Order: sequence, then C-alpha cells, then structure tokens
Amino acid sequence: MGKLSATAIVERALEIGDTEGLDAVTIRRLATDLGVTPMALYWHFKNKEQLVVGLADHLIAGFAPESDDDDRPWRERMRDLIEGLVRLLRTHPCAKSVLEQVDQVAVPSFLAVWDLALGLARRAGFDTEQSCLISKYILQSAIAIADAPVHYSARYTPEEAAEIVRRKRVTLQSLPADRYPYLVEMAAPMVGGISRETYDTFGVDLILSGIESLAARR
Amino acid sequence: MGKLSATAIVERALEIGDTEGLDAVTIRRLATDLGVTPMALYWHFKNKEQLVVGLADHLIAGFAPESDDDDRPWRERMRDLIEGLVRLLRTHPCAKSVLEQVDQVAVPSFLAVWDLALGLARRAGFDTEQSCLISKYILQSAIAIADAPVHYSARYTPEEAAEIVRRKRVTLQSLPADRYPYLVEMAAPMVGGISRETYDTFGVDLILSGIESLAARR
DNA sequence: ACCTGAACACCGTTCAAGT
DNA sequence: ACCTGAACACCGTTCAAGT
Repeated sequence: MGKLSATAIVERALEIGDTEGLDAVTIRRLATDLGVTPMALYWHFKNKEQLVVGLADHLIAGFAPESDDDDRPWRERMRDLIEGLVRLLRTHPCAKSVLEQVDQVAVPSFLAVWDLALGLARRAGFDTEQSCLISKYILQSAIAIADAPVHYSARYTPEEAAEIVRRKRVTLQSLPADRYPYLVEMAAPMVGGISRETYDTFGVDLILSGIESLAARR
Repeated sequence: MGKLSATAIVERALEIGDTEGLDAVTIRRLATDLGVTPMALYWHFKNKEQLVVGLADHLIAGFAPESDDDDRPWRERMRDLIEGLVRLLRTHPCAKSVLEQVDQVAVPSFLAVWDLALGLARRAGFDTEQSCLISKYILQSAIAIADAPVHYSARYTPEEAAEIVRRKRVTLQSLPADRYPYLVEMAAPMVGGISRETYDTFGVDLILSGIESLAARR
C-alpha cells in the first residue's frame, strides 16, 4: 500500500490549511486524518518547520516561473510573475500564512522565484541593492493585492460567508463616524466587496507602475 | 504597589517579542517574568488574542498619525505615513509578526491609520474600491521595505549578528550558480548588506511613485 | 525503510476559590 | 477588584522498540 508519503502529507495539510486556517494544521491532527500515529510524520519530515517548507515548495512549484529562454521585455515577464503570485494567493487561502511563516531561503522553488525577480530587476536597470529590495517588494505587494477577503468560499457555505461579511461590515459601520469617517463610509468595499477587476488589473498596475517609473529615471 | 497592569504586561511582551521573537511571548512566560501566576493575566486580557491586540495598539499609538488640521498635499502626508510605518517596523522587530497576526479591525489605533490612508487616497482621486486596496497596499509594502534583516542587533551581540549574517550569506553563495545565478551573485546585499538610504528613500519612493503615477491618470 | 508506544516539556484556558 | 490552585485538553518532539 504505502499510504503515507511526503506529498500525501503535504496535500492533506494544504486541504486543512485552506479550509480551516494554517493554525489547524498540526502534526497530531494530520496524523489522525491520515490514519496514522503522529510520530509517523517524523519519518517524512524532520520537524514541523520542514513540513511548512514542504507546503511552501508545493505551492510555489505549482506556478513554475517560465524558463530562461523567454525573450520578452522585463515588464511583461514581471507582470506575469506578479499575476502568478496573486493567483496563487487567491487559489490557496493559506498561502499567505505559509509564505509569512516559512524560512524562505529553505524553499527551493521560492529561491527560483526570487532569482527570476532579481534578474528582471537587474534587466530593468536597477543596481544590486535596489534589485534585492524590489524582489522582496514584489512578493509583499502581491500579498497586499491578493489579501482581499474573498477566501471564505473554501471554508464556509455561500450563506455563511455572506453572513460573516455582513457582520464585519456592520462592525465597521457602527464605529464612531467622527473618528473614522472614511472607514464608516467605505465599510462595504473594505470588507470584501471589491470587484475582481479592481484588484487584479488595478492592483498589478499599482505595483508595476511604481517599478517602471523608477526604472525610467536611471 | 499594583505591580501588574495592562501596560506593564504589554511592555514586557514587547521586550520579549523584540528580542526573542513573538513566538516566545507566551502567557506562562510572561507570568513568570512578571512574578505572577499565568491566570493573573486573564484579568487584564480576555485571552491571548486580546493581548496581541494590545501589543498592536501600543505599537501603532506610538507613532500617532497627525491630526486632521493638516493642510499639506496628500503626497507629503502619505509619505509621512509610510515613513512612520517603516520606522515603526524598524524600531520594533516583532511589529511585523504582530501586525500579521492581529485582527486589525479590533485595534483602534490601527483603524485610525487605515482611515487616514483611505482619506488620502480619496483626496488623490481614487474611487472607493481603489482606495481600499491602496490602504492595504501601504501597510504591506511598508513591511516589504522595512523587512531588510537588520534586526539582529536587539537579539544578539554585534559579533553574533555578524556571524549569523555571514552564515546566511555563505548558504546563498553555495547554491548552484547555474540555477540561481542572481541570488549567488547578490548574496551579500540580499542577506542584510543594504544601505539605509536604499531602503529608506528608494523604498518609500517605490511605493509612492506607483500611487502617484496611477493618480495622475484619472 | 517505515511505523508505533510511552513519555516529556511545553501550550492556552476554565472554573472555583481565596483576599 | 485582583490574584491563586488545580485541572483539562491540547501542542511538538525524543527515544527506544517493533516489523
């Protein structure tokens, strides 16, 4: 049989993480779900930190940055990269937590993304320090764009999700309007009512145009 | 005497968080540090989640966004906001984790920052949805800028910090240069050798110029 | 090679009780 | 109002042992 394997563990962990949050992904929970003893997991992963590395690697490997023989201009390739990150973060609700918690240097596929971003930034004309900063900036701002709260779908039924959004909106709307005038006014979009177009195209434009306008200055 | 108080707990928690990481901030650890029983903390905070809310509120209240009677153009005010966030994240190594973990809607001073950002975005000419996205984007990209690994100083002696940076650099440099050419080449700045000027001025410019160039389009 | 059993040192939290 | 004691249900992890 060989029921247990590293990928089986990772896949179940992502299921739990996406539906119940990364905090619910625990060695013991994983073990009972897989019909096995908690200690069985320690043969496949040295410890929990390495499990999270496995999760991150699995997630990022899914949207593999295209190969080296890509002759398109850096703007297009960088847009692809950012859009890929945003899509990843949208598809997997727990990707944000995973990428925040993991030691990124330990994740091979993450290093590949990093390297790609560095190369593109260099090609755009930035120096080494600036390129380093830009490559971190790309991931972090992709998180900002993808972080719109549309993730309830995996975790709840549509009715439950609507109820949660409603409650959050009411919370914001019942704040003192003299102290937080804009929050009260914009409670609805703030809490999840943003259109796909706004955060997919406007959001990516926001990131890219900053990079482009600084690239033009050198 | 009244040794124990909410602010005393928060201050000790921030000391631990900044020097040993937020994971080290535990109810029980906090209690022994403060010479008290773990359960004593539950009188001051309903649970650990509320403690983290307290941490976030304390952190953000420290750099209070200026009052309403500020007639300067939105660019300047937004630059101040971003610089303040970056400074906060630099001063407190654990601020990043705190802001990532906390339920931001529950933090009063965070709502004030959010409201300010929303107002400035509206003034820049963005619509409601775009303004919501921008206000999230500002915090997240500030994290990207501030996240350069200069934080070891609080946790280690200068010699230890140098040793850690050296080891990380060696790790990057010993990667296969054919797969990660740029990472290997830029290992040194990537791991902490970025100059203050690059991430303080270039980084803030990066964020602002994206917003400005999109604002100009409408 | 792959998994189990028992045990250890840690968590957050509740609930009744003290002053 | 403010804190303690004892207990509960969870963690991750080690170590020796099984097949």
